[in-house]
Amino acid sequence: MRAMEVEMTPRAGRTQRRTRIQEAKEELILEAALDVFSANGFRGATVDQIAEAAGMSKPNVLYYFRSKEAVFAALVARVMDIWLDPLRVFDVEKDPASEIRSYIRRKLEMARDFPRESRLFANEVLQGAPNTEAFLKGELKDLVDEKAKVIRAWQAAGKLRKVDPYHLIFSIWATTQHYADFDVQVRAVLGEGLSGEGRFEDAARYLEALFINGLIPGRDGA
Amino acid sequence: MRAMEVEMTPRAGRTQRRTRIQEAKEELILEAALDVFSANGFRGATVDQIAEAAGMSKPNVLYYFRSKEAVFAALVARVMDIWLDPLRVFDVEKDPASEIRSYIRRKLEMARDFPRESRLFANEVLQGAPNTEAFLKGELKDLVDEKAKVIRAWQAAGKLRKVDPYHLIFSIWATTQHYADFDVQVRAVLGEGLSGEGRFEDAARYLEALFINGLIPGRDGA
DNA sequence: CACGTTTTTGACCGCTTGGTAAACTTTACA
DNA sequence: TGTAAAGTTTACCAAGCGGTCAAAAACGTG
Repeated sequence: MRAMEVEMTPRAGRTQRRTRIQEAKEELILEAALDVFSANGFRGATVDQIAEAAGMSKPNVLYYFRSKEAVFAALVARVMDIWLDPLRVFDVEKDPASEIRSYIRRKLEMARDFPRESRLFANEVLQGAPNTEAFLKGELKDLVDEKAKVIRAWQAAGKLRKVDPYHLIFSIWATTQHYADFDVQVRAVLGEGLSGEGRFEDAARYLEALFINGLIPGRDGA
Repeated sequence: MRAMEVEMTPRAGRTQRRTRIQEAKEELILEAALDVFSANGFRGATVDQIAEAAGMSKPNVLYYFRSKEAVFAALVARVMDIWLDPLRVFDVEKDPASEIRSYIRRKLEMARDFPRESRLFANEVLQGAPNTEAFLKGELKDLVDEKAKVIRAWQAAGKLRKVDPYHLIFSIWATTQHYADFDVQVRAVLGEGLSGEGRFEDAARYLEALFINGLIPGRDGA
């Protein structure tokens, strides 16, 4: 039997740590891949496009990642993390009105500042989440279940209207991510008259009004 | 100069009307294409897949449509029409609460009954709306502008909170279409415990509560 | 500067894809 | 029933694709 020459490939699963250069190059590739995948979807993106966007040749990309799928998987894994982050802060002890308000703000900021990440995720889910099912049913579901309890506690304390907590969360996701995922449509309908910053502030003001009035019991009760 | 044999191809732009058979076959192809495109996106779909789903050979599909793009364009054009429909009914004379309520219902029903159409549209917009820009900036924008006036009239009459009409419409689109476009995610988070019908009713109840409480001034005023 | 290792690339392979050519089959109708 | 048009298919092509290979370039270290 031969000795295994497989280990020649650096990315084939070394125990040894990655060097600075490797980490930098992988970062470069993932950044380029985010551009290409979010703009064209998985099937629409080509390794050549990623390579060109990263300023290197195609085989060089495949030197750091075993396949196109591996690039995508690595990218999705990284994006999922940022994606979950804002939801984690939801805190029972605090005031639901301000918590919801700042959650909307945060998500809206992310739609503005990281539209490619949002679109990548949208694309993935739209195609049936072939790379993400485990994440959705695991980490994501667990976190949402936990936050649903927080919402129910607020409701039990009379601080929040008694609506379904899950659909509440869905509606915040939907409305905020809409501005990243459907950006072209939003621009087309609003016209080019308003700057990005103006659109952002209008959206924030509207969504806060909708959710606060919609969810927080007023003097007239639920 | 030769006479033009181009006209041999039936779909090349006859003045004469399409026959029953042609219409039926085109319908068959578009139905199959809706399946394939909505599940895989434009680049992810192949003419062969469409042909197989339509029960015919690839060249036969290309006999009725000049190219893959032509199939897609025809499909998008048709879907746009259904898509716009629910918004048209918005009526100044009627009560905003019931109008908004029934608009949400209608859009939610469409997300449930025509998820493929919704996903096709989402896919298209997500990719930058290469086939749809004219529609978005034309027909769609015009209709939304018109309905924004209706909303402003309601607001002037004190029947509706004074929020941005455009973002109001966006938020209804976003929340309702979310259930078609992000179906996998919704299912993953909610778990398989609930039937489709149950999910639908929960979503409808929640969204009505959110939008009615959020938009209609209560006894405590705006 | 010599030499083993890591990184990079041009050339290439096999497969899939959108689309075409041409022949065969069915249909419409005189 | 004969025949021209419409409809359908098999075979095929050229281009684009993901991925491999082997050799060259760059790098680190004695």
